[in-house]
Amino acid sequence: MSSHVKVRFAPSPTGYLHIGGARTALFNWLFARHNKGVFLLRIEDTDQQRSTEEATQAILDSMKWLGLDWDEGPYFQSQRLPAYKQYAEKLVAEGKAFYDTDAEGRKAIRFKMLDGMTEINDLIHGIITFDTSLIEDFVILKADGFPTYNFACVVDDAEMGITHIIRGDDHISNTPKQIALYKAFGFKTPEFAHIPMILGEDGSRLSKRHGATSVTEYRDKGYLPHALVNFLALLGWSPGNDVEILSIPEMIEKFTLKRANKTSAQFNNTKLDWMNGQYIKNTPVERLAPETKRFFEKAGIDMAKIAEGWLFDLVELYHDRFKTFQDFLNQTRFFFTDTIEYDQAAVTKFLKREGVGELLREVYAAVSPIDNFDKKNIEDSLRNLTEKLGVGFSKLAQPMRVAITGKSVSAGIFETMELLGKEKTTKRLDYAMKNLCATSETIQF
RNA sequence: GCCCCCAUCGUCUAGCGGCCCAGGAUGCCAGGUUCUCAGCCUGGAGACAGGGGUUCAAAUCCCCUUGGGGGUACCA
Repeated sequence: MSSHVKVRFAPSPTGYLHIGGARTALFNWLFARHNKGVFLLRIEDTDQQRSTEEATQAILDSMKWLGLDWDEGPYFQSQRLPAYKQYAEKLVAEGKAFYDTDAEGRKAIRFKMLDGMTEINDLIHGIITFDTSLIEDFVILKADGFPTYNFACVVDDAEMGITHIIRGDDHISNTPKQIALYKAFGFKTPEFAHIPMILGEDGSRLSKRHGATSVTEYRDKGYLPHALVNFLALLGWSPGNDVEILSIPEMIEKFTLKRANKTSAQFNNTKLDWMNGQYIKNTPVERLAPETKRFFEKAGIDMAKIAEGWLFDLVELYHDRFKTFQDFLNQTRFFFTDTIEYDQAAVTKFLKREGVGELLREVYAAVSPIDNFDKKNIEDSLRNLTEKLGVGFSKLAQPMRVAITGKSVSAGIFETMELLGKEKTTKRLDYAMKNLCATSETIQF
């Protein structure tokens, strides 16, 4: 591979950066970094109706969040109008393009498509042949003075010295038009690599109805950027061994277009969740804690009075248990509120049973005298209690869990009680035995 | 309609003529660890779309069919 590789990511700012675009950006970025080349960003805002400032900003933010830094740009096509006009008029002067007026009276410049066979040697598809007699003369400069996609793209890629065009394979059929333009200008044609598209979970084209499709949504749901990058990298590319979790430097080192495949891939949230969970497990608590704090705060939890050490313990306790920060918050919400929500099914199953009220009374009695309310002391007193009562610990655990957390599922009960603190713990036990447990009328048989 | 691309477990993939009665991951199922769940460990079910060729030999090469995707705009 030549040492002066230059690639670009050229999104149009008509919406947020979706995961298909992010994957295209990622492949370009990896290719550039692997080859010690240049990665540039170009905003293709030639559709005056649909392009927005917000979309541009969202795309830039997403790129930064993913860590896809660019070496040049962002360039904006809307700021290069004179150049396109000049190039278009040059073609007219040479007889390769012509002014054309449509039915509505709009005057545009149309490129004269020559008949013949065009071959492209795609880096991942091999040779693809087109009969250009099937392609009609197409507009290169619109009535509003803006260039069309195919035209601006060629002018820019040529002027900016792009050596490899890595883009979605939905652009394959644009390629013969672009090659015709390169030839008309006498520009050197770059290499093309058309990567497969990413489909929704049902195999159809990705759209809003597939749920989260933008990288900002994944960020907001509490995914780690590296996990998303890792997941995206493995959609259409594989390092060739059985390794699935790989660091950015490893990805850069191993990335080649030869190992990119041509089959479109369906996005799979379940696997992304697994991967994010792996990243969370592999991220030290010291790094996770600040992220947690930020995420919880954004979600409306008052973190100001939360001690740093306590937060560390919480993250530690849930380290292997949560897949995203949103998931983390859902699991731990009961720590942060005074009144908790009870899972009715759990209440019915574990609290509305004969003797449970008395059981919780015993638990309350065993636990309330503990001065140093830590895991060790709590466990000791509860183990003693089960011994005294002659029951297995599992007899106690679930009713306590429901009374304290509101749910039948949680992290270890001793650790949970310690982190929750004596006051909240005893308060909830008291509340549960008085209000939620079975009375003689509500006992289920 | 016409043109183009694609086709291995549900999903992501390894495989680039013999190493494959197809490997890994995820998900699923079962067992183990255990206060629940998650995690972790062990095991299991699960695919070369179909049909023709080529070859001593095909998941791998060729053709057809079928299926999916893309294009056919003064959208990108």
